[in-house]
Amino acid sequence: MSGGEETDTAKKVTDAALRPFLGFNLRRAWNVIHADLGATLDPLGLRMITFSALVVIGDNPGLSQAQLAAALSVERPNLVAVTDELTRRGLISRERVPSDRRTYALRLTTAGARLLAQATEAVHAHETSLYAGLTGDDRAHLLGALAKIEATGTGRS
Amino acid sequence: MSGGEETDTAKKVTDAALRPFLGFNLRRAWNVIHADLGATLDPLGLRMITFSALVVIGDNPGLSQAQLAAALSVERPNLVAVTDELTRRGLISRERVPSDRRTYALRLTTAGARLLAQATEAVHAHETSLYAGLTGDDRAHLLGALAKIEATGTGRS
DNA sequence: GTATAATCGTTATGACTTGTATCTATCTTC
DNA sequence: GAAGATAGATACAAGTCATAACGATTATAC
Repeated sequence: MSGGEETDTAKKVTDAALRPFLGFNLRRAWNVIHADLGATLDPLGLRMITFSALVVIGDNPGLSQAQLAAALSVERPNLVAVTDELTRRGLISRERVPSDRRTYALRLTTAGARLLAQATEAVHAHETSLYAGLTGDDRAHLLGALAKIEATGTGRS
Repeated sequence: MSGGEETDTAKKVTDAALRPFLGFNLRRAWNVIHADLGATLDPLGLRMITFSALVVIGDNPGLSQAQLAAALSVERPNLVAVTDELTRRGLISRERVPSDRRTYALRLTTAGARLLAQATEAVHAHETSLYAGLTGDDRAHLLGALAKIEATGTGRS
């Protein structure tokens, strides 16, 4: 039962058979980034969804929750907890719109803008270190390839 | 309420502000692939985790559940339902190992090997169509970049 | 050789994310 | 004004994933 190759344990068990699948590699890379990005945002009290929300609100002041949900590709109900949390922490303001009293106009507060700036800097620094092995061209190619895959899968040609 | 630019609705609300982040693009691409791959495997009665398990078992006949869990990067408890399901469907066999009666030796059954072949073909066909916009070089670069990111994040140099 | 520690598979459990159905209030359309 | 659509919210279900703990078995220490 030492050097036998009867069944298995001679050769190490690896995921080599899954490596040819691009989807598998994409999942693994995403897992790494997800965990790492989470660790980066955690000290700031943010999650990926709350950070993303701050970014989109900062770029589109006055937007509604439905618009935010669409931009983030999440369902409306799942955004309620996010806006609640951001409001409770004083990072965004929700003002009623006179012309349409169903909707809220979301805007960053001063504290929200400050935190967003900090978080953006932290995320950029983190991405820079995570993509240290890649050249600028590599990153550009990667972005382009990911966008093409997303576009193909989404069906928008 | 038509042409005013007081606050917002003049310019469309998009995720443009998130696009510079590679992590965001990676997540979106992964979401697309995940949904698409799920739809591809569903007719065969497989999920990504069961498909991945079949691939690794087929490549490492006789391995233990702990080895399989390590190769798939999932915790051991989460693999129990997977092996249970595959065993119940007669796709894999679990034989006790005389030299270590704690472990099971996992192997594909004939039916399992047949289904794996079908699924592999389906997944490959699907990946081919999904990556239609990419050249062979693009795919190779993408694979390399993803592997580098994973390696950097995992800490293994 | 026996006591201690470690491992395998398992069960139970909780945290987290995400989607669906439904409700009220409000706006739009006819 | 009535019917339908939309915004936000609530409740709920389903899926993923990690941790703690247990019995059975093996490895290690003394």
